[in-house]
Amino acid sequence: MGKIKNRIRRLRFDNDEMTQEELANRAGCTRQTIIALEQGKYVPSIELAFKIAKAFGVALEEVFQYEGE
Amino acid sequence: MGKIKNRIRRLRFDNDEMTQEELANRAGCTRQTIIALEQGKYVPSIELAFKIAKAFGVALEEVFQYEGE
DNA sequence: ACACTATGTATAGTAAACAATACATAATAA
DNA sequence: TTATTATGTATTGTTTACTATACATAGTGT
Repeated sequence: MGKIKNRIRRLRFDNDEMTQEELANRAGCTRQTIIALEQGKYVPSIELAFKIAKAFGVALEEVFQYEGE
Repeated sequence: MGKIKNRIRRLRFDNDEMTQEELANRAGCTRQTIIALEQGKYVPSIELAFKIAKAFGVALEEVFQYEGE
């Protein structure tokens, strides 16, 4: 099965070391969700994925990549 | 709140009138899921979204669009 | 020593994606 | 008529994304 990778942690630090809480606020989710996503504990809904990309001002595929089988 | 729109129905017909079942097979989901997505009954996981885009040979954002608030 | 900030852990509950199955129906074809 | 194909509906059950809350801890500054 394919996997979903994300570059959230990297993008946070590239964006002036944005904190998890700040990102959560911008994306409209909780800090716990950001933590879990960075740790690969689960994969976001497509809606949250779009919001996170928007929070960084980049396209969804610059944050999330699909590794096909 | 934002909404997620999809162009699955359009893309199916643009792709030689690909059937819902054929798309489901290519995307690795059930026909019911495709039906529900086309009817806007729910929004796909990001993983399924990537698979559907791949089934059409296009980028995720050509199938799914986020309408921010 | 005390406060504050950023990150992490643990747990319980809710909502929704998705599968699986069965059945209905209109269109087309033999 | 009978069979097949494509779409749709209805229902049940499982998994998991996500929230909410509380607590732990290392770092930094006063």
